[in-house]
Amino acid sequence: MAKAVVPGVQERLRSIVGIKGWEYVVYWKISDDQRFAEWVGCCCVGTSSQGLHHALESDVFSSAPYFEGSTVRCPDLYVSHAVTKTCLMLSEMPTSVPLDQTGSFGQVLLSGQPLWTHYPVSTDPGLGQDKLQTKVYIPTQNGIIELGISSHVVENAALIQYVKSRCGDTWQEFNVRDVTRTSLQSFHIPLRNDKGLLDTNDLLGGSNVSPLDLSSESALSLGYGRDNMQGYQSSLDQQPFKMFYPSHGAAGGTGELVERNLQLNTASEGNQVQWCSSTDSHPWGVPDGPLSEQFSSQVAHTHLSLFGQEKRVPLTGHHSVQEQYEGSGDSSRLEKNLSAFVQNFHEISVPVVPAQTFHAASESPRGSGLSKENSDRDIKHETRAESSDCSEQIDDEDEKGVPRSGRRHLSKNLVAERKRRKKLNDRLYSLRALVPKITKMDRASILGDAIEYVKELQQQVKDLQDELLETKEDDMQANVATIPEENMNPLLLDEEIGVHVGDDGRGSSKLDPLSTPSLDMGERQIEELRQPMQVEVSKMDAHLFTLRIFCEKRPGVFVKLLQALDMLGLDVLHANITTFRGLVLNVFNAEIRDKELMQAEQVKETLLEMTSQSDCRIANLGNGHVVGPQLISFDS
Amino acid sequence: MAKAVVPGVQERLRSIVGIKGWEYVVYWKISDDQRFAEWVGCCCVGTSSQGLHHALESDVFSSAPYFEGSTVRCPDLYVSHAVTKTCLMLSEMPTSVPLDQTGSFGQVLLSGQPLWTHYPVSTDPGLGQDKLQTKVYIPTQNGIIELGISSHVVENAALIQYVKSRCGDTWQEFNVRDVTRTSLQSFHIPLRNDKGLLDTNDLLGGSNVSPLDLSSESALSLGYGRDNMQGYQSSLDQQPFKMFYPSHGAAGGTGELVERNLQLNTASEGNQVQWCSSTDSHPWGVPDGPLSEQFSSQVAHTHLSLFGQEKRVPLTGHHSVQEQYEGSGDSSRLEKNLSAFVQNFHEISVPVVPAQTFHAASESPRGSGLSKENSDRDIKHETRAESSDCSEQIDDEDEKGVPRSGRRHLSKNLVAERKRRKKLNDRLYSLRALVPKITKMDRASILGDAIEYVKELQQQVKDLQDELLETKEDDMQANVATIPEENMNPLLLDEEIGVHVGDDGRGSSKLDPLSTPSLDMGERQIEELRQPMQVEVSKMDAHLFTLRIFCEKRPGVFVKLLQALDMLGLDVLHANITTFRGLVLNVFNAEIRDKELMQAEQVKETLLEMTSQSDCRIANLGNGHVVGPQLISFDS
DNA sequence: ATCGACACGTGAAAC
DNA sequence: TGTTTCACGTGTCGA
Repeated sequence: MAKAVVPGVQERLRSIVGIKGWEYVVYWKISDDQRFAEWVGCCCVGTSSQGLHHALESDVFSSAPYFEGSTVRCPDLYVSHAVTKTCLMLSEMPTSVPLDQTGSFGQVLLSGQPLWTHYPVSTDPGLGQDKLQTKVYIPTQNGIIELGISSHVVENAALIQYVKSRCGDTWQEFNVRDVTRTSLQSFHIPLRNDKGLLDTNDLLGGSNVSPLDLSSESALSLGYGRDNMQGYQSSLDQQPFKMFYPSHGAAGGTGELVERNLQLNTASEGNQVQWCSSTDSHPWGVPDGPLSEQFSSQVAHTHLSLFGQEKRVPLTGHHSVQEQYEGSGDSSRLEKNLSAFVQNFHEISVPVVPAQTFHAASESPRGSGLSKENSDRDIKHETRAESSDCSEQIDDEDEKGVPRSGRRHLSKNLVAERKRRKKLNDRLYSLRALVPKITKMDRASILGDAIEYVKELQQQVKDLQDELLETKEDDMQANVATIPEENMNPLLLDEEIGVHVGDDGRGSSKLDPLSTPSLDMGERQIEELRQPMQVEVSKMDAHLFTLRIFCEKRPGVFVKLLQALDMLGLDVLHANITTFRGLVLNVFNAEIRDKELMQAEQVKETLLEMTSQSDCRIANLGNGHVVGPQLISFDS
Repeated sequence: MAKAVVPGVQERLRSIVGIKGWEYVVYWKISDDQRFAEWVGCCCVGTSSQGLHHALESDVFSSAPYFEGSTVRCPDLYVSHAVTKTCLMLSEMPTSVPLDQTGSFGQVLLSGQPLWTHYPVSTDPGLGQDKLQTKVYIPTQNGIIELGISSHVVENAALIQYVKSRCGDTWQEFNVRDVTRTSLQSFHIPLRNDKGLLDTNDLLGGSNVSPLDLSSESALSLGYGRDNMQGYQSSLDQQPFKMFYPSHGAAGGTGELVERNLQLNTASEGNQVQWCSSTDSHPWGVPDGPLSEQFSSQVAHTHLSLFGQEKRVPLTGHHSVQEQYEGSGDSSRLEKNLSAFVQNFHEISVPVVPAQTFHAASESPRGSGLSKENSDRDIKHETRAESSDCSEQIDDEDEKGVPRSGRRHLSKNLVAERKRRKKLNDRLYSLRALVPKITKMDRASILGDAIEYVKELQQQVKDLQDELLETKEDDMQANVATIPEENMNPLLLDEEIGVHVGDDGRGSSKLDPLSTPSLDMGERQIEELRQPMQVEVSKMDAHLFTLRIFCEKRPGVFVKLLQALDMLGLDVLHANITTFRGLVLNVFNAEIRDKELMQAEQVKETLLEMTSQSDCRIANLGNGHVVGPQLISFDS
C-alpha cells in the first residue's frame, strides 16, 4: 500500500524539518481509486523536541506498520534518530486516509489550495490548550504534503510555494493525470474560488523559518495547483473570471484592461496576496521593490506559462521563476488540460496586443526544454484550431473575410464540446467512484469494471431476494400467514420520514410515524399554521425526492399539486394520497426529470410558491393527531 | 407510441398484400429505447380470405387502440374493406413487442437477416395443424417488416430484397443512428455470420407471387441492413472478413483477389444466395443471365456505396440499382459509421487499382444528392485524414516524400484510436444494456443512469441485507402476533401484471421481473402492459368507487387523470400511484361528489372517453373482472 | 521506434 | 433557428 519511501521527496523535504523548524513532513499520494490518500513517506525532525515520555506506550504501536519489530521506530528510516513524540505520532498515522469532503485532504485536493490549520494539541497534557499545533496541507500534483509542528506558526505562502516547487513531480510512478480533480469533484464540494486569502504578513515563514534560506531557495511561484483549480473551476462553471495584471513597470507596460484577469495584488503594507474573481482592477496599488517585483514577474510568468496564449504580459526575464514553476510539477499535462479553458478564455477576450508581442513572447527562449515544448504545443494547437490565437483570428477575419458568425458558431461548438466532454468525464469518474473494485484507471476499464459490478450487484440482489423469500416462506409455514415486510418500499429511505408508503397500514402503530413529522410540531405549529400548506421535502439522493404535503382538501388541489410538481420538473414515481375530514395528506416520490440538481429546500419553496397562488389554504394541525390510523386503514 | 401510419410505406408495400398474395404487412420500428418494436402501420389484404367468424367477439376489441368506435375496424384504415380474420389478427397485435433475444424480432435485428418462419396456426381450429402459416420478418433500417400469410410459402429472397428496397428510408422521423446495432449487440447474441442461407429455389416468390410483377418493380438491391450487420460484426470482432467479387463480365474485369471480399454467389442450379465469410473464392461459378447479372452488379454497386473507398469494382452503370439502394435507407449515418471499418479495411488491403479508377468512380455522377453528399464527405474525410485513400497516400509519398514511417505511425494511431473508440462504445452499450431504466440514449445519460442504477442497487443490497437480518432476528424470536394478509396489497393485479404496486423495484420477491432488465416477462404480460390504458372501475357502494387505471406514464398523465376524475364529479379520497418502467398504475378511491348515482361502467366509459382525448390512449382490460368490494372496503 | 491512452477541435447531423 | 451529440482524425504523452 504505502510505497517505499521515495528518496527524492525525502531529500527535498528534509530541509524543511529541522532546519526550518517543522517537526515532520508526510507526503501522501492519491490512491489509485482516487479515494484515499496513501502514506508515501515522511521526514521526521529526528530530534527530541518535546521529550519522549510517551514513547513506551509501545504496545499500541508494536504492530504498527512502520515498526519492524517490537521496538518503536520512527517511520522515517532515513535518518537514524532517537524516538520522539513526533516519531510516535508519525507511526500513529494511518497508512491511508479516506478522501471525503469533510476531511482536510479532500478540501485541500478539491480546492487546490493549501490548508493551514491551527488546533490545540489535546493529546498532550504537557502542552497547554492554548498552545497550538500547526498543520499544513499542501496539494501537489500527485498528492498532499503535510507539515506539522507543535508550535503555532502563521501562514506562510513562501513555504507553501517552496514545498510545491519541491514536491510536484516526485511521484511519477503514479499517473495522476487530470482525473484527480475531476474525480474529486464528484465529492460535490463547492470549490473555493475566491477565498484563497493567504496571509503573507509573515511572508517568509514562521518563527522557525529563515527568510534568507527560503528566499534563496525558492523564487515565489504561484502554485499551479491553485491555478489549476481556478482554471478548472472557471471552465466548470462556464463563467469567466476576471484576471487583472498590475500594470506597474516591472510587469510591463500593457496596462490595458484584459477582459479576464487574474487579480494578484501585492501590497506592501499588508503583503497580502489575494486571488479572487474581483472585477475591479487592483485597488491596492502596486508597490515597487524586489518582493513585489518578484511577485508580479512571477505572476506574469506564471500566467504566461499557464495561460501561454495570453500573450499580454511580456516576459520579464525571470527565467529562474519559470524554471521553478516548471520544476514544481508535471505541469505539461495540466497545462494541456488547462488549454480548454485557456482557449476558451482566449476566444472571448478581445485581442489588444499585436501579434508580434505574442510571437516575441512565446518564441523567446525559455529556461527549459519542457516549457518550450509546452509552449510549442500550445502554439501548434492554436494554429491547428485556428480559433484561439488572437493574431490568427485577426488574420482570419482580415484576410479571408470569414464571416464572423461561422467562427462564432464554431467556437460555440468548441465550447459546447468541451462542456460535453467534461460532463462525460465527470460522469465517468462518478461512476468510477461508485465501483469499489477498480482494476485500471483507463476509461475502458472503468466501464468494464462498472459493468462487472452492476452484474454482481444484480446477482447479489437476486440472491438476497431469493433468500429472503425462502426465509419468509419458512416464516409463513411456521406461523400461518405473515408477510411481515414485503410491502415495505425500500426505495424510500424511510428512516428519515418513517413512512412506509407501500404499507397499507393495518397496524395502526405503523401509521404514527407517518403522521408524526408533520404533526408533532409543538411550538412551531403556530407559525406553520400560517403556511398555506405543509410541505416537507426530503432529498433521497441526487434525483429522488420525497415530498409530503399536507393541506386542506379543496377541489382541484390534486390537479394543482401535480401540475406544480410537473412544472417543477419532478416526475412522480409514487404517490399516496389520503384524505380525511377535509384534509389531505399527499406523499410523493418524485424524481427530477432533467437530472438537474435541485435542493430540497428549493423544491419546497417553489412548491409553496406555486400552490399559494391557488386557493389551497392552511391545514389546521391544531390537534396533533389529525390523521387517525383508522382513516388510512385500507383493509376491511 | 405507435406513430401514425406512414403513407410511404403503406403505398410501397400495398402491392405485396393481395397482389402478391400476402395477407398482411406490418411494419415496426425500433422504439426510442431500442428495446421494443413499435407498431407503425400495416397493410391488410382487404379481402375476406378466411371468413370472419371471429369478428363479433368484438368485446375484446371494442376499445382496442385502432378501433375508433365500437365496431371492429381493420387497423389498415387506408383501404376500406370488410373486416377479415386478418383484420382481427392485426387488431390483436400488440403495439409494442419487446426485443429480447428469444424473440423473432431480436433475432432478426441482431442478425440483420430476414427470418422466414412457418408455424401452425393453432388458434384457429378451422385450419388444420398441418396447415402452416408463414411469417417473414425482414429487417430494415429502422425496424422490421413483417409479412404474414396463412398458407405455406417457401422462402423467397427476391421478395425480401424487394421489401428491403422499399422500406429502408421511410421512417425518417425516427433517428436510429448507429446505436441500433450496437445496442442490439448488447443482447449478447452471437451474430449469425455465415448462416444466412436463403433458399431461393423459388426465387421469385411463393405460389402467389408473380415473378413478372416482382422483377419489374424492383431492382434487386442487397439490403444494406445485412451489409450493416456484416460490417459491424466484422468490425466488432476486429477480424477481417473476406469479400469476393465474382469476376464475371458484368461486374467488371477486376478479377483479382481483394483481400476482404463479400462472397455473394448466385448459382443458377440452386439459385442459392449465400452470404458468408468464406475464404475461398466463389466455388459455384457465376452464371450469366439477367438475374445473376443484376445480382452481381448490385453487389458491386452496393459495395461501392457502402464501402465507398474501396474503389476496386468499377461501376457498371446500373444507376437505377444505386438509386434503389440509396433510396433504401438513411445510409449516410451508416456509411459514416462504417467508415471506420472501411478505412481500416482500406488501409490493409493492397491498392491494385490506379487512382483514376477511384476518382472516376467516386466522382462519377450518382443517382441522388444524398449519395453524392456522402461520397463527398467521405472524400473530404480521406483528404483530411490522409490515411485511407490509397491514391492520396501514393501522392503523399511521391510528392512530398514524407517518410513512410511517420505515415505509418499516424495510420496505426488512427486504427488504434478507432479500436479504442469502438471498445469504449461497446462497453458503454453493454453498460446501458444492464441498466433497466434509461432516460435518454446519449452517452452522458447512459452514464448518469448507470450511476443512479448502481446507487440504487447498492442501496437495494443494503436494504435487503438489513431486511434479511431483521427477518432472521425475528425468526430467532418467537414471533408473537402477525398480521395475516393485510400486507398483501389488495389493490394489486398481482397475477396479471406481476408487479407489486407498492414496490418500486426493490425488496420483495415479486420484484424479480422488476429488477431484472432482461425483459423476461411473458409476451402476454407485455402485451397487456403496453396497452395504452386499462381502466377498471369497481363500485364499492352507492357513492364509493375504486378505479384502477393502468397506462403508460406520459407527461401530464396524472394531471389529466385527476382532471378527468374531477370533471366526473368524483372526489378522490385515496390515491395510490406507482410507476414502473414507464408504466403507471393508479388506484383511486373516489366518491361521487354530488351524490348522483352512477354506475361503474358509466364511469369507466366516461373516463376512457375523456382520457382518450389526450394522448393517453385507450385500451380495454380484456377481462373485465372487478375488484371485489371486500378488497377495498374503505369505511372507517 | 512503438503502442496505448487521452484530450482536443471539427464537421455533420439530429434535435 | 440555434443547440447538442457524435464520430472522427490528430497530436501528445508515457510506458
